[in-house]
Amino acid sequence: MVTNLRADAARNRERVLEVARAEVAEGNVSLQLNEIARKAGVGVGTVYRHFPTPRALLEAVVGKELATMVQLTEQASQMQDIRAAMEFLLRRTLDLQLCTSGGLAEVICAIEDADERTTHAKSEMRRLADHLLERARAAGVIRPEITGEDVRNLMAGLERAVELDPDRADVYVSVLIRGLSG
Amino acid sequence: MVTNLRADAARNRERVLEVARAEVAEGNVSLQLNEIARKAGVGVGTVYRHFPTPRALLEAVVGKELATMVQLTEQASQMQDIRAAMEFLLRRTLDLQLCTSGGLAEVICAIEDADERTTHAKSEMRRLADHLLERARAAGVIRPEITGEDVRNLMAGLERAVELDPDRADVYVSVLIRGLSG
Amino acid sequence: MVTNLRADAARNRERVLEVARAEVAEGNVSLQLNEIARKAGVGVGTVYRHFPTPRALLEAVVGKELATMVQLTEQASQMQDIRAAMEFLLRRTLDLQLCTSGGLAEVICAIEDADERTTHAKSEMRRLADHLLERARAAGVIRPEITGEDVRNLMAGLERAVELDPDRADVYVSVLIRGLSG
Amino acid sequence: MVTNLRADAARNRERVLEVARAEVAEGNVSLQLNEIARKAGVGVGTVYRHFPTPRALLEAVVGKELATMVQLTEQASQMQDIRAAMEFLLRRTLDLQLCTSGGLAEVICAIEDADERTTHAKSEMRRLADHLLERARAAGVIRPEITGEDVRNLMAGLERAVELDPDRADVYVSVLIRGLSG
DNA sequence: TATGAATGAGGCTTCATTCAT
DNA sequence: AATGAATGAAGCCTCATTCAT
Repeated sequence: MVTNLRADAARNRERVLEVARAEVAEGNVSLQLNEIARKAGVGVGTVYRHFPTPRALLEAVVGKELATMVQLTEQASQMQDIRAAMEFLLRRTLDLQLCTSGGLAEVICAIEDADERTTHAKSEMRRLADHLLERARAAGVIRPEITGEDVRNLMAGLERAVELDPDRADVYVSVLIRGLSG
Repeated sequence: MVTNLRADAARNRERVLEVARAEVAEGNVSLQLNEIARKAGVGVGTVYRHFPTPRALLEAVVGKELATMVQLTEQASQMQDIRAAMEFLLRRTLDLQLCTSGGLAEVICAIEDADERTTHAKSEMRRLADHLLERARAAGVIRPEITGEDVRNLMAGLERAVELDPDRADVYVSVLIRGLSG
Repeated sequence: MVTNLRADAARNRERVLEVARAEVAEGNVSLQLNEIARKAGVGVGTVYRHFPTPRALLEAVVGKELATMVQLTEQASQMQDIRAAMEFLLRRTLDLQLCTSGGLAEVICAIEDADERTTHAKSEMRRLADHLLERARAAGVIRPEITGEDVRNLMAGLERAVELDPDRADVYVSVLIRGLSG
Repeated sequence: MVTNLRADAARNRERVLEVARAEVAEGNVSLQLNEIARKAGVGVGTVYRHFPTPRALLEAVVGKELATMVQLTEQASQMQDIRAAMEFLLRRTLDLQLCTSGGLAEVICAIEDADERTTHAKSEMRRLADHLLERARAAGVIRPEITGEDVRNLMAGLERAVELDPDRADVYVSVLIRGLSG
């Protein structure tokens, strides 16, 4: 991703990201740049240089998952069984959202992005997902009035439900799938 | 509700609650007691006396809605058309959750309560809801593996989805209903 | 000035003002509220409560001098010898400006005030000064094109000159007086 | 001015100076070396190499104006009409001070200089000005007790007054001229 | 009981300066 | 000679909570 960076700068950036990732994994989605600097053993300024806002840092943290989402969507697009594709995509999406404690969902549902790479990834993901959804609608697997936006919103909601009882993730996904079905 | 309270104390309590309710309605679920005291025209200490923690205040605020939920659940229990009953209950629940900006959902899904009256109301509501659900399951209106807890969690999630796009509330409710259907 | 204040609050307020006054006297006109809190031995919040902005504090600090200015202007207004009155007023004004390290001049020349009592005092002072100036103009002691605003601006400038060489204060005042003369 | 400098180093120096000059012209007299480096497209280190302190940079920036001042003073010295000479010099000095947002006045009135070329220019300027003043005194155009230092201090003050109301620059200059007159 | 002044930890962000590359 | 990443002190301000009145 970021290449034109001095070796030591890159190392620091990685350390910060690592710490931030750990925070997110622990559920602290509102990242405190000072705290992260301390844990990463770098000066505050360093964190601010790399990530001017908590938002930018969050996007960098979930960037990997967002990229994965794009890949998954593409993968799903290429599956023959459209219902299986939807189930696959939603289930995997949920996993990604969960391991980022909702950070990914937040980035996906945000209207403004801090980093344009986020915007690009999101729009690519949407393009693919909307296309898949179109096929699903045509196949009668998804009700016609459901938009891609709806699915993303419902997924964000689903994630919250699963946070409340992680053991029921599969049940909840199946509820959503059935709910969306035509 | 609260007895053995001097008239002025009761008046203060009400004023605080009113202000807090307005805050919650505006989406400020993490209540700032200082701010509330100021708006209510009472000292901070007074707020703390009546509501030792923000949590306690939140519970007091949504107490009315929680009571309404109990009533609604009871009402739903008495409806003949079980599917209509479920739809009625979920839709109305969502409305209550929305007008408390998720405060109600938070209280309902919380494991620990600050006030035991909350605990009582919640358990009463659960009893009634579980009973309704039992009937719904028997009637084949709800899939058998769905528990009352599941419904509550999914409702909390639904509320988040609706927050993301309030205009789609009806669609999202219908998705949930269908998803729960046997 | 401020009366409806609890005894301890008033004491703290005074302590803060005292420290701030000392700062100003030492030339630190841009008051640092944290620093002042520390020196006054009170919490930062206390300072912020009494003086929401550095500006408000500065105005409070020079309030006394501003009041004195109003008195002096009134006194000057009642003197028979109009030239002596102008000399008296300018010289005394300069003294007040100097002992506030220009803080008074800054407040006087500011367009926006933090405290409306400042605004009142300033407008009272201007009213009196403009009246005196009118008389001075009529008496041919001040050139006709000079406005009250001009005098205030020139006094602010004069203060800077005097800061550069305090020993020459009298000379500089006499230069100004002569410069203003018709 | 600066010799024995590699071509690229000289170019960098110039770029920095240009940016700093623009800052000063806009009123930012306390120069932020980071900011300037960014705008000049050079590293901070480069700025520090050429100008170890903000002060040094400021002196470099107003060096041109200081040189102009020397020229103007010389020019004024050669004018026949001594009153016209004083008026010419003061008015032009004020213009220079204004377009450096007081930076020039600050350098002129400073006791310590960062760069000895500043010291030289200042002393040359003083020599010429004092000489002119001597003539002015002799001609009865300037009051006998006024020193060159006084004039410089008063000019610094005048600049402040003009900053407060730039439209009155001419009036204020005339006040000073008259004030200095014998 | 009520008040609201006081506290001060805790979060934020900037920026002058250094120094490894 | 140039770079610019890194530093971290230093300033800012808020707000949850306590406690003297």
